[in-house]
Amino acid sequence: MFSSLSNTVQKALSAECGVEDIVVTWERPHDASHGDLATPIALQISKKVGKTPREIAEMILPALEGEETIEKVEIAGPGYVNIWLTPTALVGALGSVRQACTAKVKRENEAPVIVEYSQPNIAKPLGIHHILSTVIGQSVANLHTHLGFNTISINHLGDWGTQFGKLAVALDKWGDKPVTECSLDDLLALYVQFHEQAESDDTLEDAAREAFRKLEQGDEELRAFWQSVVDITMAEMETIYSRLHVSFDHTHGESFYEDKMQPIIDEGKEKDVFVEGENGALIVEFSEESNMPPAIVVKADGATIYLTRDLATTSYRITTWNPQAILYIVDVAQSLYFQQLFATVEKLGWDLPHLEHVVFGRMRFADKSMSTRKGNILKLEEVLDEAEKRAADVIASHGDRIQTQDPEGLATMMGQGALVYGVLSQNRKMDMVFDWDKALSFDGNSAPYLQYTHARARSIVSKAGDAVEPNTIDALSDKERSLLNTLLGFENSLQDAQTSLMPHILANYLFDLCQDYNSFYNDDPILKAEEPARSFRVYLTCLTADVIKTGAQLLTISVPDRM
RNA sequence: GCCCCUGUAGUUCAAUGGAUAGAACGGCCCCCUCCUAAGGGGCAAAUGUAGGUUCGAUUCCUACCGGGGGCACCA
Repeated sequence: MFSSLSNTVQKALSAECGVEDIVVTWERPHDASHGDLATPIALQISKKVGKTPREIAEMILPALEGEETIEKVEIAGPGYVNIWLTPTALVGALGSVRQACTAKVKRENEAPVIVEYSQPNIAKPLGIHHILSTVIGQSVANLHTHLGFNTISINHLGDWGTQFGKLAVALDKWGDKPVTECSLDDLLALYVQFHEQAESDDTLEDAAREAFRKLEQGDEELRAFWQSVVDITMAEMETIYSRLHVSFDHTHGESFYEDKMQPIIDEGKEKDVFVEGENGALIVEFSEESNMPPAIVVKADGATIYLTRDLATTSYRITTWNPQAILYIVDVAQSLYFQQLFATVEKLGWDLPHLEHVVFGRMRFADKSMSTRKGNILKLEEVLDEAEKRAADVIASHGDRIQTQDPEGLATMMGQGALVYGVLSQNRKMDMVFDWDKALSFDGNSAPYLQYTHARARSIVSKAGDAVEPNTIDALSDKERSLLNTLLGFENSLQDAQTSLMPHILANYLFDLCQDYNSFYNDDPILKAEEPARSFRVYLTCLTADVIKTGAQLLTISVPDRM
């Protein structure tokens, strides 16, 4: 539809003004008084052509009026060309909305897109802040998959380092049961105890380093201990991931890359990318213009560091999957680090895919006391539990009015949805303020609003029986037209969210759609309408429900049929 | 000190350089003999400051002021 109208405008401009190669952009005006489509083209080329915007608009008006899909054209404001399409044209375009609800077939022959997210540390429970990378990453991956990309999702675990030495020492000294019987909380308690004791006992840190060194050298007992800790942590994390509708194609810890770093260190030295720094460490230096300080690749004592592991990781991914892109979903505090990482692989001269640090802001706490309660992190699991509990309370408070047969299932959906939606409805680049009442909001712009709207729409559809796609519609009510235009924007919002890696674009779209639907629902009778309006309205209702369901799922949120 | 991000209603957030800057929460007022009131409608309320770029700036540029983050052996 756009391209045909663009052609018409281009031809008119070429004939009347002699300008070629003009890109005509279309907008869907938010205000219904501006029509279904609008273009600011006359404003944009006014100077180039040497005519006023209104004069230019006048020239393209006749050509547009000749289009059979167009009902009315108007010049408005400073020179906008506003178009009202015929109901037939609008309704005809709805087929594409239905298609957008189905995932595109995976383009197997296309190089994959790798999305790395979540990145928890082993032996520590997931904190509330982990929700950010985890659900932003999952929704970015979901969007890619839905749009036909060959997507590979990876969880990059922090499963290596001196913390295992500390834990081994702590268990040995104070543990009251074998590691295999420990819970994650037990491990955390041991870890905390270690740090408390280490303040007054210097030998502990040394013992921990020694234990980790032995682990690195392959000590069998410590290796088994390490494996148990990994297993215990992963089992608990899997439960939470499952509750969040998060899953990964691959889970590779840093330990996985232990034997893959030396070749890269050698390569870097050979290419003179890695040079010796002041205190004997191996470093990478960057150009003056880049304004970046040097980065350490190997510590002065010969130990590797996160950069070493990330180089190995990047190398492994490139050789294993030959991806078109690698997206690292990591918070903004590591911006400089990622610039250094990317600059380093550039210097190494590797054949690189598109590498992108997909940044998100940091989580702050509205309640100041939470951030100062050191060592006492707010666990993601606790927040999820609280969210479900609050949802259950809300459901209970509705008494007889609830229609669901499964209040527990609904509470689960609403709790998870509310929490996740709070994260995904916001521009990821902004810092996020965690506040219980906001994070677990069930009113207004929230997951339960989407869920309620969906349930409402499904309820209508189930009462209506089969809804057939209408052939001809003579006229549209204001609300029908508005809803229809919003529905037509679905595919665009998916594209925008995927290309910009911004899930909030989709979240905001879904909220808009629900507002339009509820407004329509309030003003226009559906089941009680006369035919053919009844069928058409049921059709719009069904399509709305499909779009909400599809979009919400991409954001990892489930929607109920009844609530 | 240097570098990056960021300042929008009372609060939390939107707005490919476009029309009268949108929502939500909170406040005030309406709407269930009507398809789910977990809803809808209305009112009050905002672009940190000063310049610049242009037909047009919340958006781009400069300075200043405020907030966050980073700056070599933690990840």
